[in-house]
Amino acid sequence: MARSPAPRGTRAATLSDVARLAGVSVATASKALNGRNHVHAQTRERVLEAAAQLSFSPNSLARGLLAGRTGTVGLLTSDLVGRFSLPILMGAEDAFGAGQVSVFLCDARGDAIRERHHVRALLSRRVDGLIVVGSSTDPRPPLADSVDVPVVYAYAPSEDPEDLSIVPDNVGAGRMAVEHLLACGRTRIAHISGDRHYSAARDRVEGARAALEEAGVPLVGQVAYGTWEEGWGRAAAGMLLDRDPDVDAVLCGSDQVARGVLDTLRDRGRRVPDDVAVMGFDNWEVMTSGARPHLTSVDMNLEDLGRTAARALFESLDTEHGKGVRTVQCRVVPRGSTVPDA
Amino acid sequence: MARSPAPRGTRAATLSDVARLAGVSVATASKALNGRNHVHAQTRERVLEAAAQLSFSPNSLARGLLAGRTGTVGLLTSDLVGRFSLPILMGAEDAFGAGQVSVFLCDARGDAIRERHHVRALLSRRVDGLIVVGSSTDPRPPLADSVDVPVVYAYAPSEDPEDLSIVPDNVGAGRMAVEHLLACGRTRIAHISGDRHYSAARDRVEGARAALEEAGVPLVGQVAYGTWEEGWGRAAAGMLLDRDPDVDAVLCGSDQVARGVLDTLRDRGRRVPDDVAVMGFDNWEVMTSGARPHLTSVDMNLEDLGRTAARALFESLDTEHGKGVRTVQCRVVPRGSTVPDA
DNA sequence: AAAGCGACCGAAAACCTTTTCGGTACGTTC
DNA sequence: GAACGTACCGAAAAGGTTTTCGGTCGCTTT
Repeated sequence: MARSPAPRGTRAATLSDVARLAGVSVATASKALNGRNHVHAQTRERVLEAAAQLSFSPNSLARGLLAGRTGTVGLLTSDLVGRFSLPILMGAEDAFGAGQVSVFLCDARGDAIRERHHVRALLSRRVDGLIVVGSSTDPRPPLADSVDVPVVYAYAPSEDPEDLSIVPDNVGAGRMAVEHLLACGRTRIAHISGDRHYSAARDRVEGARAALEEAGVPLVGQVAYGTWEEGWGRAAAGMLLDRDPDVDAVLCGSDQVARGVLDTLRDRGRRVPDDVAVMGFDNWEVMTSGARPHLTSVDMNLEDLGRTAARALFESLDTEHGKGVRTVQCRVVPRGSTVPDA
Repeated sequence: MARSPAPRGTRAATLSDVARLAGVSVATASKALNGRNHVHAQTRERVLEAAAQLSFSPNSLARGLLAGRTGTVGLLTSDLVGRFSLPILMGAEDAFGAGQVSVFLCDARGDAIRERHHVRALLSRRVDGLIVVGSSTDPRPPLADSVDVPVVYAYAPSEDPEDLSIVPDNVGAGRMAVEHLLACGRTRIAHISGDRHYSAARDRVEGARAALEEAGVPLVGQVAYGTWEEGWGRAAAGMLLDRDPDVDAVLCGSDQVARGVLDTLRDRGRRVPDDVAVMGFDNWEVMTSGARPHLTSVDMNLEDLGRTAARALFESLDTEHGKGVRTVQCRVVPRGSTVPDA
């Protein structure tokens, strides 16, 4: 616990201090510390030593002021409580982190006023770019302010097709899910979806339908839309079993819905996966691993999405800014609810 | 969609630009925009107009460089995926947000090297302070680097008693939980806790014990330690019912454990809350509202904790830095698993 | 020995804002 | 008419870093 050689209140060491201690000019000190040439090796050594002794840390503000680039980006999210922003944020931090970029986090909480306020503040801090993370995959209006730095929309695409958006491939996810169930030998597949007002729900349905059609396998019953909650899963599963007792697989709109479905199946004495296979979307660990048996799910690769967004932003700094909506692939994570021994 | 009056590549307007357009000096422009006096009302008007026309946004870097304060703080978390950092972060953002403070978010992912790296970067950016959020309530080592700005530890206290830490009152939480169960008329209370290696688990047990002793009510069986997962809850509940079939309340170490306990109770035909009351800790919405019936839980008031940490940091900027461990009160949120009609 | 060259170093400008202090102009008072 | 006060405005410095360009010194070449 080596505490404070630089006690509170002591002004942080500046480059001048280092230069003075090393007996050189600030210019030389700067060059020495930044590894530029035209500095004698021995001089460089002296400077480095002086810097270490003063625990010199260059002032990024001054540097940014001069360079016109700050090495910061703003991450504007709409709901932090939601579990989608987080992995994206992690991925973005990951992609940036290796380099010299720091992330300003702002939560607008779905409030347009607050959003503008945050955008203003971020621009005032001269961020090099912005990532806007939506709370659902439904398109959202673009930023109200005119912004002279690149912006990437993540998870929720911008309504403006001129903007660049990175979103999960929900259609592909639906398709993958059905393909997995078919690969497990299921042929009487039902789909209990989530909230029909969300494009995520509709897209997954679309993908699932397409895969079923291609395989020539009919869907059992109608797609059931409801909410994203466990209660809906329980209720919908009850109705499904009454109507189509010979169903052998249930694709669920989310892991939560799947948990509800599992509960009802258990109550009704159906064995999973022997009698009925069940799978969900989102691959939310606490849901999948708490389930009996562990729940097969489609992972949205959100960290990957975050990384992609961050990289897209980075590219926009130098080259021309891209536009349009790009999708990130999902992946099936098989567990005991579809595969007996998993 | 009023886009880009300031197209990409155009240098952002500076105060000189505004001054030139308004026909005044930069000094006057600055005073006008910052509402200082000694500026003629009419002149001020001209400046404001010019600023609006150029959509001028003052450069926080230059301002911070001069003022010695940046209006930024670093929020260093150990695991972003964990659900504890988030509400704290929200609370902190909340407390800061009203003012002029922006938050740098860094995730060290439990890696000391990465943590140092982030601390360095943050100091280089001249943050005014740091909040360090731990991933469990167990004490953590203080920051390795010597830091000349105030630091507040949140959720996980620092091992160094000279540091200032803000943590949830887990002992109080345990006490409150038992008091709630007693108030519900329960007298045969068992406690299925979580992972004994976590001080959160032990503290809650301690509080629960104290409350039971004060009421003169004995605990049914021994405190059962295990993991934080649903599976443990299911298993432990099975053993409990075999050993003490006449139990009328189960206090669980977490909401996840409680979910498992509820499952087993249901499998064994016990009605909740009629036969057995169940409650958990953390008040994790997705767990409590998905349960049958909805789960009573103790909320750790993490947003409050975050706000408190932020405020403590703010106070440290001006006045002397506090020290020691401060706790934040928890609160019971009663639902159907303990109260019949809730 | 003079000229030239390479290696290294330092002075100064630039980035943008805020604040201090000196200056101007005008109206007021004796 | 002169001295003074007030209200307003502008020049300049400060904050810390990077980069450019000019300068010095010692060594080599002819």
